[in-house]
Amino acid sequence: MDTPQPEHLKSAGLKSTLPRLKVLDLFQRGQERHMSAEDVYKQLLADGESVGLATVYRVLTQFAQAGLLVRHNFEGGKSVFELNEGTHHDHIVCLQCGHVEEFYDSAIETRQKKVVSDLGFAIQDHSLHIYADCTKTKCPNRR
Amino acid sequence: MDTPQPEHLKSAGLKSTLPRLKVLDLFQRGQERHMSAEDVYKQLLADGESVGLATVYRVLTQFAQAGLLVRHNFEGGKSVFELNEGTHHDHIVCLQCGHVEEFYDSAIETRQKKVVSDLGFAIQDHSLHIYADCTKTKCPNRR
DNA sequence: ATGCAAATGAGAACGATTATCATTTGCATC
DNA sequence: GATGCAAATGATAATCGTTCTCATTTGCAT
Ligand SMILES: [Mn+2]
Ligand SMILES: [Mn+2]
Ligand SMILES: [Zn+2]
Ligand SMILES: [Zn+2]
Repeated sequence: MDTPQPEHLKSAGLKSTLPRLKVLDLFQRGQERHMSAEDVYKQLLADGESVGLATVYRVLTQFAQAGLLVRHNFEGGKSVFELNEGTHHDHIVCLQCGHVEEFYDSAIETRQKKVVSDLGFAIQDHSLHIYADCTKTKCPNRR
Repeated sequence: MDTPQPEHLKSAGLKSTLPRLKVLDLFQRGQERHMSAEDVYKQLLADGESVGLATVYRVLTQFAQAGLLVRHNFEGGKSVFELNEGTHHDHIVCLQCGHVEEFYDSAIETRQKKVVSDLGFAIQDHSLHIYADCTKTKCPNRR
């Protein structure tokens, strides 16, 4: 573990425990940006930093509630988490390789608010997931 | 059951069986537009048209693959299906009452394509789910 | 160092969905 | 209309992601 930052936990009203520090550190190291509970569990194991799976689930949920992480539900039935850096963005998921690309487009965001308020709703949240095939070299499975 | 239409099944390469006709008819009657497997199962039971739950799951998946239905994964962990009427639309889900409202906005659609192709992806599909609170009278739980 | 509420971890339980497999059905052929 | 057979069904078991339970451990204030 590199640089544990208990301040983040304390300020979120969560007491600074070893499992929480390990999970937070894993996201802060940033090797993988979007991770499922299983991803986190296995990565910690691989790093020799074992934490119970139930605890991983609990901690991820707490972190999401505390605003340290953001939870996403892509296709595939498992929740995926990422560090919350304060700025909203949406996601493109490559159907070939699973790679996740982030983007933000203010025209889309603005338009969403308008459309929804015109329909008489007060928007709380939204998820925009685009499923696509990479055409750039970044995709290992590209044609 | 009102007016079974085996043609739809045949043209989809699915043979016309009683359970399939019952499920298709339920969607075509249109009482509820967006239904989960459990919704379908229970509604058929209530109509005195019992079909095994496993069959409901199988048939819904087959219909979605055949393009008769569209599958959505809203928050809540269960798949929801609706009749495929050929025209794409997105969804607003009321956080208070669960009511689902549909909308289509060509500005959003166009912008999505542009953003994604600029990033070097070939867009295949997308899901835009907006979570909101009703402010109109249509919401039974409204403030 | 002590005490204790809060957190952890192993495993059971759960809800949604899929797989298994013996029985039934649609439907083509006679 | 009867026959045959591959395909479909339905009861149930199994699977998967996630949450719950509860005995044990830990952070931290005293
Ligand atoms: Mn992201
Ligand atoms: Mn719809
Ligand atoms: Zn790719
Ligand atoms: Zn509502």
